[in-house]
Amino acid sequence: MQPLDIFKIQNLLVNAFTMAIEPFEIQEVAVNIERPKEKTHGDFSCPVAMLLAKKLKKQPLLIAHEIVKNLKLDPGFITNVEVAAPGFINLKLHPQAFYQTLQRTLEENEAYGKNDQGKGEKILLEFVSANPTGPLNIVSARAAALGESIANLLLVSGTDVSREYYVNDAGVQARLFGQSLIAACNRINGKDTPAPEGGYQGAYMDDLAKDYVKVSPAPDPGEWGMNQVLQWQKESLLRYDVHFDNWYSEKKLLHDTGLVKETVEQLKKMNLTYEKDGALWIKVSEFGAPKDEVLVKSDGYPAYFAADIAYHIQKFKRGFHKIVDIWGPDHHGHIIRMKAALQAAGYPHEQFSVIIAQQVNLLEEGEKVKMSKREGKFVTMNELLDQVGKDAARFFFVMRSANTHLDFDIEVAKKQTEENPVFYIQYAHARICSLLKKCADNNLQPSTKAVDFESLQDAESFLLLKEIMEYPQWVLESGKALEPHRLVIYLQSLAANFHLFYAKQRILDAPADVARARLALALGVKTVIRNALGLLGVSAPDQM
RNA sequence: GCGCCUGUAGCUCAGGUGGAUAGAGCAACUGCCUUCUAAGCAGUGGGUCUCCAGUUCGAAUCUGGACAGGCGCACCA
Repeated sequence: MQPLDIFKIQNLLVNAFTMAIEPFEIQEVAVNIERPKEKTHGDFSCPVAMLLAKKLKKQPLLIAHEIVKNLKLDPGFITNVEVAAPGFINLKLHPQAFYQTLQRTLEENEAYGKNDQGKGEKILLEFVSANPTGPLNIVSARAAALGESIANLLLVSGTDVSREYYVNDAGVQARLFGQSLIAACNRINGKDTPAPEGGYQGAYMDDLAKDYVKVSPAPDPGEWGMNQVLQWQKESLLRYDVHFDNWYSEKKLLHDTGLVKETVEQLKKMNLTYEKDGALWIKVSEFGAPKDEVLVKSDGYPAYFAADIAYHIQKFKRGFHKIVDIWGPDHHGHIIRMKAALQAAGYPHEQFSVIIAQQVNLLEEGEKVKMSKREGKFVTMNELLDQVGKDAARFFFVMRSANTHLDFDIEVAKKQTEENPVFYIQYAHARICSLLKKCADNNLQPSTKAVDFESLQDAESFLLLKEIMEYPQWVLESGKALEPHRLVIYLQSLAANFHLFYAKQRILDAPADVARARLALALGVKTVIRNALGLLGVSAPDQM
């Protein structure tokens, strides 16, 4: 028989409770098993009596006692069942079950934490998608960290995830970018040519110009420049350990193929458009958007929105069940329009969701750093990586929920690296590695077999056993919610409990069987930390 | 004016789709290294969960309103 894991345990409990409430003959109440906040309340808790109270019009405490009477649980599995006010039923898990989950952790190793809840589902995750008109900035860095971590969480749940970067290489800005590049070329030749109105300037444009004048024969400046910038972006992302499965060119895949025109025609046929002031409008206001939007401008060119609708329709047509986009804060007004358009065109708009990676306030010595792309004055992702490093950057961006306006104090992050929470977790990992090395020197082999887990009896060990056991559930929940920061919360707690364990329980100088058991426990913690940090794109160093 | 995000300890933020005494890090103060990494551990202080009402056994969480900060509301993308 395979050792227990958290999902099996929960299933057993849900089944037992479902059977125990059958006599009440209430159908609509679903049993759920929670983890109590307070350790003294046990390992699992079931609030179902309180849910039944409403339907039965009886006191939850009384119902809880009746449920407990009906409850059939193996004493070799659950050792203690307690009713607590106002109506919780608290359960204590048998130590053997804990030991089994640790054994499973060690056996599964790299695979520990995976689940199969996402099997059969195809999700398209689009993120970063910055215009190829300049280096990636801080908000892109946040979106990149979020996107990659979410993708990883979905991947380990068996979901078929595709990470996509939409390259905005068409339209007005492409022309503008080309003109800006020519202006920069003139500037380095000594002519005083300012960038065009609304164009791009800054040191990176001059760098680009220096390279451009060397290319012969001179290619199309807009196309060449954007391609160049895209290469920069790809390099930055690689440095950041963020990978994309697909780079989707707006120009090549939507405009050159005629898909944008086709989509517009389709919307016209569906009677979703009308002409006004020489432009073609789409009636999204009938589907919840605050106002109608221009689809084709009066100059005959399709508006950005037309391409975006075509793109999202393609996402569905390409066979994805769910579509998740991560956008910057300046695009949040766009969500309702996009949903309306998809609904209007008859696509399942409820399967389309957008995560807003909220703004990042970059602080330098407590002062807000003003960022302005137009003036070429902004801190790039590369500069951030130079200053704080990949681990800190990835961790920092992912440790807070996406929709909080994040304060990133770059001075603190680089000056006081010891205070960075990422080190606290990495340190726990390094400590364990050091232990393992020491025990190898002492001829003590960590083993997954023939370990006398029974010698783990102290409170600190059980805290760790419990947290190791719960890890797969955190992975599942973080993934389902598309919220990697939950995993960070978990990791901080796991690391804290390991440091506590380490301070209180000796390992190497304990009797051999105890030492082996504690070592196995430490190995379990190491496994989980390494796996979890991996999902977040943060390294787990062997020594620090 | 309309819409979106945010408001929890001095600071930065958690709070698992309504649950038990609201938590963590940092900062402050006090202890702990001849002992497996002190980038650590233990302890102390710190709260009207912005405010007002409502929903119910029960609200930081849901609803309505007010206030404050941020961001959107182009034939830009």
